[in-house]
Amino acid sequence: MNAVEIEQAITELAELPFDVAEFPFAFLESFGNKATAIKKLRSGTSNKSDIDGVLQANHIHLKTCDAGQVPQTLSDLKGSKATQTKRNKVRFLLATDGETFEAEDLITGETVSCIYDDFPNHFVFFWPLAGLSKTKQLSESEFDVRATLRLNKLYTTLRADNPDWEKRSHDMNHFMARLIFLFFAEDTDILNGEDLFTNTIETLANADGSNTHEVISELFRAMNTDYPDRDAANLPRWATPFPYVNGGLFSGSTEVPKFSRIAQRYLTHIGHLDWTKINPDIFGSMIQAVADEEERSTLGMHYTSVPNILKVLNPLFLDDLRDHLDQAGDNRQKLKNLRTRMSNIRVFDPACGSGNFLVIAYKQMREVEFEINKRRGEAFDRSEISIRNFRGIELRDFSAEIARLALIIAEYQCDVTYRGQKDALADFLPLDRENWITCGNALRLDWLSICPPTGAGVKVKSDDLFETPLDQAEIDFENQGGETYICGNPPYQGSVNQTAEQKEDMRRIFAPVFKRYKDLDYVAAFMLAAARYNRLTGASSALVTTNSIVQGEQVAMLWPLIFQQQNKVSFAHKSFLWSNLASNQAAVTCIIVGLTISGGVRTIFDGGTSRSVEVIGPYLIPSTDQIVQKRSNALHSLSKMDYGNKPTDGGNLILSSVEKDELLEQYPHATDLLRKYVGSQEFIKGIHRYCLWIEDQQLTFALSIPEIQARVEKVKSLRSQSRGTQANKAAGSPHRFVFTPHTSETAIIVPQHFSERREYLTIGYHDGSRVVIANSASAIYDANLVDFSVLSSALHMSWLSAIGGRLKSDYRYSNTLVWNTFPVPKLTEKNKADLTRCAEDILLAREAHFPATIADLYKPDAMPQNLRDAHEANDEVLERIYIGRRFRNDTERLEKLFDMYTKMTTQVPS
DNA sequence: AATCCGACATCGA
DNA sequence: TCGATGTCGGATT
Repeated sequence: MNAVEIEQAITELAELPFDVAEFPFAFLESFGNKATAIKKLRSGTSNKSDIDGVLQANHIHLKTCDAGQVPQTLSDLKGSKATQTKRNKVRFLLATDGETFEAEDLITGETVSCIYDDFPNHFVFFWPLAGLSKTKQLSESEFDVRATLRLNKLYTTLRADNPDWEKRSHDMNHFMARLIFLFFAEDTDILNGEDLFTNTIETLANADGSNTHEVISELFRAMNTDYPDRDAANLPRWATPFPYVNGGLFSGSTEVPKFSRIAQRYLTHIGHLDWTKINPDIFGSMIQAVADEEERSTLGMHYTSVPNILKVLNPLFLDDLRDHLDQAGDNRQKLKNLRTRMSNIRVFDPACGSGNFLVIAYKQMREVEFEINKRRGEAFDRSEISIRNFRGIELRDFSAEIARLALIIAEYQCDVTYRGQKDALADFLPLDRENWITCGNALRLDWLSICPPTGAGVKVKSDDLFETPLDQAEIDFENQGGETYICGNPPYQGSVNQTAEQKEDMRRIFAPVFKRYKDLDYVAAFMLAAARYNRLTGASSALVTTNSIVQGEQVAMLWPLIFQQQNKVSFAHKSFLWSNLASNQAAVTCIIVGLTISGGVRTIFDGGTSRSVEVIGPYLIPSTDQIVQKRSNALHSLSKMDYGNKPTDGGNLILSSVEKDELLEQYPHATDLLRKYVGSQEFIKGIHRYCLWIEDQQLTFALSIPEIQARVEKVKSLRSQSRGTQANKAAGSPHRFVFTPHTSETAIIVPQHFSERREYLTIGYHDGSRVVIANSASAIYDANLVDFSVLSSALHMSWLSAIGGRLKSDYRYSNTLVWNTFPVPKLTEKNKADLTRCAEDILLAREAHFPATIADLYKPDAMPQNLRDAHEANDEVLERIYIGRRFRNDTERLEKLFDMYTKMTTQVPS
């Protein structure tokens, strides 16, 4: 069962008369339990309750009771032996008498206590029963979740009932936005009379929905007719209580999709929710799920949580406003100046989605303004902060509609909170005619005309911003002297996964200024566009982006361009995990980068801490904005590191330990065709795998073994069907790895990915075993132990950590980017001998713990003392070679390494 | 010829 | 179901 179905089921359950005996089973059935599971509970075979209730292991212990016994029953449940039995894993307790309803979540400690009829309002509380995960955010937004789910039902029904609207998704979206406005308006006295809209429908529309569209259409017409024109408009009497709203929302077609009986029921069903509880920032982000097939199952997948939005907005400008508020104290003039300043601040989100950044920014500013007005004794004054200064661009039509609505609702709610409902109502209608949310592709629209620059001296030609600007609106200067702040969470997409259209967007932004842009993430285009806008207008920006634009190879592609635009990093949040409402969390690690062309203190935020620095570099480290370029030859004179062997075989050339044994049992001679195959995981976790390693002269023999022949055939067909040209070419020799086949007697294996929790690189030394190193690792063939010593050092780890790429936040090792760029001083023969001995000691220390895996040995909290000592000794020797003593910390290590890197790369060749 | 990446992918507890 | 932690092969240079 999905969330929509659960909501429906428990709503229906609550509407039925309460049945003491049946309720527990009906309740569990609503959450998706199968009939067989219910049957087993009923018969008692799976009911573990010891107090005559129902206990479903892993889930819930619930009991119905006589009137007035709920608190006692809940405490009985809590104290019962069965609840306390660990094996039963009870998460929820629930007691009800049909009057009141009480429940407790034993994991989070949350409780619910409400009248029985209201329990469906807490259905998110029980989501884990249906295998859906609930977040704190989600449980605090029950209304928004329910409203979204119900709108979803209505939307899909209307789509199904109106196939002729298939191609008119904009009209459908606009219609939904109008409905949402009406639901909100009728519950907030914006419409005169409680539930005016829903009641009108219920009174006038036929039960089968046959004329619903006509009724609604007339209402729309009323709301689009200003009072002077009303008499002429010939409105039916029942439509006249509906006020003039317009503001673009009700202008245009009044056509309404047709309603079936079911759609009609859903409509009134939604109307009966209490829409005063709507939370525009949260609702907006969830509701995209209504119109978006892909997001339907995820409910706000790309939703940015409020704390994360504040991580952007506070350092960008809100903190500064609050500082000025503090400084102003009770000085009336200063307070007024601040208010005037705020009225000229423009907030612009070029990928605004449903507008949650804009809504939060607006709400926060209203809070500051209210404090000003309170201190000036003008608490009930009309706000000087206009929602027209909150501008956005959004690609998806439905989101764009909702963004606008969300701002309108936020404005009303702030007015109610700060000025009282009477004043809020007086100023609310009609809505502003203009729409400040533009629906379109932000990378092809001219930001300068959508959010015109501010300040008297600015004269801009839009061609500077994009290669081919679209129609540029006349630039107005109404916001003269004001500030503009760009914020948002634009879409990320790695180069491999970009759509054709996204690639074209990238080309337009980057091609005019830079050739090697194709490996950049899509979000980089927004960064550059923002940087340009900042340069041209003096604005500042802060965007949430994937962390990959401040790591690895992308740094050298993007950041010179940002610097060219005279932008500097004003503040940054280091990597944090994305969190959203979906149960399958988007696997992405984010950063926030603030850009500005102005000076000032820079701040680096990391988790809960922050520090002020003078410069923030593109790797989000302080002190240096040096960029490290990847290189194909090394800066040092240690051994060469190569990429591992790439099979491109669909797994067909690879054998597990078991498969190998089976093969050899039947064909003992095949042992000549097999080698040990070691990638990152095999090495780190001590897994044994093997690969077919067939020399050309062995081919006839190899193919005589049916098992091998089948595998080789599969490789051939897979490679020829591949989209990769290299794979196609290698289809001709399917018995071989696709390229760089290489083995040697001794080799160092360097996993390309490994856990962020390691204190040292988890590398290995293979001696005399002719292993095949996979492309999940890099390799130094015919290696020596000096290489091993350097790779094992804390110094090398800090270099990797600072400039290397990452997968999530785990380390990603690259020969070109990390090994070849690593600065090493000239090593004497004695140095080499010392380092070799240190490397041997590390290997010996590991060996002492045989058969522990590398994963075991390098667990940060369980690293054996002798291994730690061996690494310490290695660091001691190596660091003395660098500066004659140990480094004090990583900051000092990086300072030295970057210093050396700069010197070694700027030497003029003679 | 050789990678560097992944609004990820895939384990096993 | 969710923490933990690194596959695999394509598009790009």
